[in-house]
Amino acid sequence: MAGETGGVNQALGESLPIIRRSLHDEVVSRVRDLIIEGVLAPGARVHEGNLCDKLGVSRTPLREALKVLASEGLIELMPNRGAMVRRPTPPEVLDTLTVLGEMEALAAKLVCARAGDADIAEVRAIHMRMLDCFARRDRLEYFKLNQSVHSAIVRLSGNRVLAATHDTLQARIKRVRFLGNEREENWHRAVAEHEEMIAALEARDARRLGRALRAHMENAWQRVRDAL
Amino acid sequence: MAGETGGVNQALGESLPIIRRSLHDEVVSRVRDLIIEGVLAPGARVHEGNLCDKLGVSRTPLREALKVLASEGLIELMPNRGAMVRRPTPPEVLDTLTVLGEMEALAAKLVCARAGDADIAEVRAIHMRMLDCFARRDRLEYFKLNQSVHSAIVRLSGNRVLAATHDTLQARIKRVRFLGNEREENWHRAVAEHEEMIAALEARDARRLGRALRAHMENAWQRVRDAL
DNA sequence: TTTTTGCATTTTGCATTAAAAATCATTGAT
DNA sequence: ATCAATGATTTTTAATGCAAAATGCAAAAA
Repeated sequence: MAGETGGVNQALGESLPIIRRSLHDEVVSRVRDLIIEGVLAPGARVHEGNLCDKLGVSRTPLREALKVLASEGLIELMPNRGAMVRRPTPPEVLDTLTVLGEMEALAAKLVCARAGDADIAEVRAIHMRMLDCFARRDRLEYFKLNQSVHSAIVRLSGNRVLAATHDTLQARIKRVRFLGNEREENWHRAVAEHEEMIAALEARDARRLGRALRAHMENAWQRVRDAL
Repeated sequence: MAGETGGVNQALGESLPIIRRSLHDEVVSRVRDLIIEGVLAPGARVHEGNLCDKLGVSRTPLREALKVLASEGLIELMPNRGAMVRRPTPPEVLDTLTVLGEMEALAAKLVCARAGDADIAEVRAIHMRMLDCFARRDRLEYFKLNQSVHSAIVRLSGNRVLAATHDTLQARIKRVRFLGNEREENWHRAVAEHEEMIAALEARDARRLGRALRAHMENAWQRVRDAL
């Protein structure tokens, strides 16, 4: 039986373990996106009944999803009083940025040691697309590509735990950071910092890249702090 | 009614916001402990019905708890096929140790800058108790205090995000690390490394402490790798 | 004897429902 | 008029029930 399945899979090109996501898993993704996109704003109360209707699922899978999102730090659960979209406090944002900066600095060390030319070219490509959005003043798309650059660097480190932890932390303050880039001068500086990052990456200079990433995070804090 | 409660709380010494943890929250803690203590061994299948009986709760809160534990990385959920206690792969253990080392190194920087004498004395106290357990060859208690030292250092950094993330990551490989300390010579070396850590901490030498912590993690990998 | 196919049992996934808790509004007392 | 208390409504929590899927076993065919 296992043999037959293997044969079929090979015939189909090795993919397809037949992806069957469970409902609660689907709901986690959907609600997470709603929060990150800002449809569910920070501080907003999350009403079980409403969301269930909106998503077309019953309350059990939704409740399971809310528990997971709470453990990711995106939602705050108040026992017997429902759920709220978490609004990170300023100290928490600072703490998160500090940790993110350190993780990316670690990633820098690993990437410079092991990434191939193709990998680095890939990051550069994202960067170029980002510059394009900057030129067109497409803030939303710019922002998404910006986050992609950071995620890509961390992913190329080859350390999956690092990548997963980084992305979870990044998601928590995504919303706040988006708001932080509103001022034109801030935006300008952020782009310049990214230029430096890419240059350091292409030079495979781990120390320089680490410095750039840490600095980028510190500056992100400056940009974000008055948006709080 | 609220007034009366407040009065009682004050009379009892300011604690007790009337701790009413929801059931699923309680279940998360209990099951997490069962995994970390090794009662639920890595690779073991987690049967909903059995656990429900054992814990005396119905399936709904248990299922919610399993989702949370899965997002913490302690449990693996196989859709329609139940849950398993996650057995970290060797690369995952290495990756986790790498990240933990870096986080503790970051903590070192922060701690040396801001911790008071009392704080450091507290860590030293845990360390001394740990040495005592080492002398008595009380492996379990030694191990718990060992983890406490690391958690304390990270907590004293004052960065709550760092502390929380660190502890979650630490929990994932707690079991494996416990097994790694079985060989007497390994145990000996680990104790020596802790001595160095404490010395560096008391000297408030952040670089030295960072080096010690990273080295400690690398050595932990050596100790653990053949236990896999 | 080995493999395969169909059936029975077990187990999970989700919805519904019942119970507990909180919020809100109204009423009565000071 | 204000505040507290009580009851009604809403909302969350947790248990139960039902349907779908997987596992294991046995019987039949190669």
